[in-house]
Amino acid sequence: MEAYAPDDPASHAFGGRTERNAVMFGRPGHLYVYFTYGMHFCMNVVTGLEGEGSAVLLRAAEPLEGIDAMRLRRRRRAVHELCSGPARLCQAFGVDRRMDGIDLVRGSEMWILDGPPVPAIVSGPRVGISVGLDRPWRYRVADDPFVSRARSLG
DNA sequence: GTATTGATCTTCT
DNA sequence: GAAGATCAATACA
Repeated sequence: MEAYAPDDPASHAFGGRTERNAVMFGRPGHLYVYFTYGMHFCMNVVTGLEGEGSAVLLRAAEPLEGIDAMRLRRRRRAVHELCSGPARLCQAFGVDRRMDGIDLVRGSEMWILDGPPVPAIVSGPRVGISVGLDRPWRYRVADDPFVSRARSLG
């Protein structure tokens, strides 16, 4: 996952509220889905208070259930290729713009559950952006095979 | 094995 | 009109 703050030039919330990122300025615990590169969806969880504009980008996950369904949607067999990327994650979960702005706390289509604590977290530079590179706000589980690897660095 | 580029559309300037 | 929080296939060594 990666963190994005309102004063972060790489954030969609940077530069003010727009129709697209309105969800980021809404209440926390909601899902912000956006479409990019003409073919990919990415999903964020709003973390900031109402009007703040903070969110975290979900880049990867470890599939625990519904793996067969994910395989059908993704047309990939390897489990670690189902959710190891922001757009892959959305594809595997079947997330698209219909899910934009849903409530992840009380939602019916998708929601967040408590999970076991992860053993270790490492941070590093974020991926796929050209500004705000000085903020190492990419966090991931150490040595986790379910995260996407950057092209040149891990 | 790594490096490069094509695909494809929404949003903001 | 241009750029983008990307992925996967191709090209080359």
